[in-house]
Amino acid sequence: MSPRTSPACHAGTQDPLLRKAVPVFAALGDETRLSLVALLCAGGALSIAQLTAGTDITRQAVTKHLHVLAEAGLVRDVRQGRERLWEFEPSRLEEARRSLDAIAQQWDQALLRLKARLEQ
Amino acid sequence: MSPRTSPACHAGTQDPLLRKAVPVFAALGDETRLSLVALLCAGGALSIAQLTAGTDITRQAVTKHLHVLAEAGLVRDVRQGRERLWEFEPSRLEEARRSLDAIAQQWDQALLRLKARLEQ
DNA sequence: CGAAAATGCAACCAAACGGTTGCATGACTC
DNA sequence: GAGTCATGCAACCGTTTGGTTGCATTTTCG
Repeated sequence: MSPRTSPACHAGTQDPLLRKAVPVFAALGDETRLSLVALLCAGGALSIAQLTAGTDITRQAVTKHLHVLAEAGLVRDVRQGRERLWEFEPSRLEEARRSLDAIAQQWDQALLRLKARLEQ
Repeated sequence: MSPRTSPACHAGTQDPLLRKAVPVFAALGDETRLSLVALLCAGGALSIAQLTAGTDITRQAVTKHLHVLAEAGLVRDVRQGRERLWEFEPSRLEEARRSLDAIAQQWDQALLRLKARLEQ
């Protein structure tokens, strides 16, 4: 190891709120899926056929992406006749947003502590 | 297609700010990497050996994750003697945070429009 | 100098991912 | 009832990903 202060453990010992955000970030970490989320977020509920139009990929590919988003809790489907409409589900994204806020805040506090130590 | 209003195009025509956030989300979409970010964010700069200790994966695996994070601009390395210290780089994460804010805001506005239409 | 510590580099591997094609099914519409 | 529109399901495929092992390189320290 190193002569400097021990960093201690961190393995799976992380914040459960943060761990919960992992699949959400993973779902958003794809350009197609992120644009699907943005689309559903702006408009209302759209069908698979509607979401596929304007894309250069197959309907089945879009379906797969929607399932990934649904698994992450970012999107919800509503059966309506022969169509299946998909709509945005804001709660998980809100949680992810708070996770980023928490990390940023942690960073700010670290900077403050550093500054205080320097001025001391 | 569908008898309802056309959803128009959206293919690669999305917000460049949003598109820029994709690799950041992809980098955060892994439990190991997210905890690395959280660690570096809380403390200062840490070496690979320090970051590996407390993890159940290999040093080389950690190195790869650090490279992914660096590629996404979330982390920066500083050579120091025989060590290589890694530190958090807040700007990209800040941008990603604003992207989520933008999406959430878009959703809120859509809800407001819907409400206004109902009350009209 | 020589050993040990911290890292770099490259090959390799299984599993997951993003995407496709082909075909079956369910639900309107005439 | 027949056709068609919107989906579902499953197999398949190339590439990326997350991880490993083995060995070379650089730097510190006695």
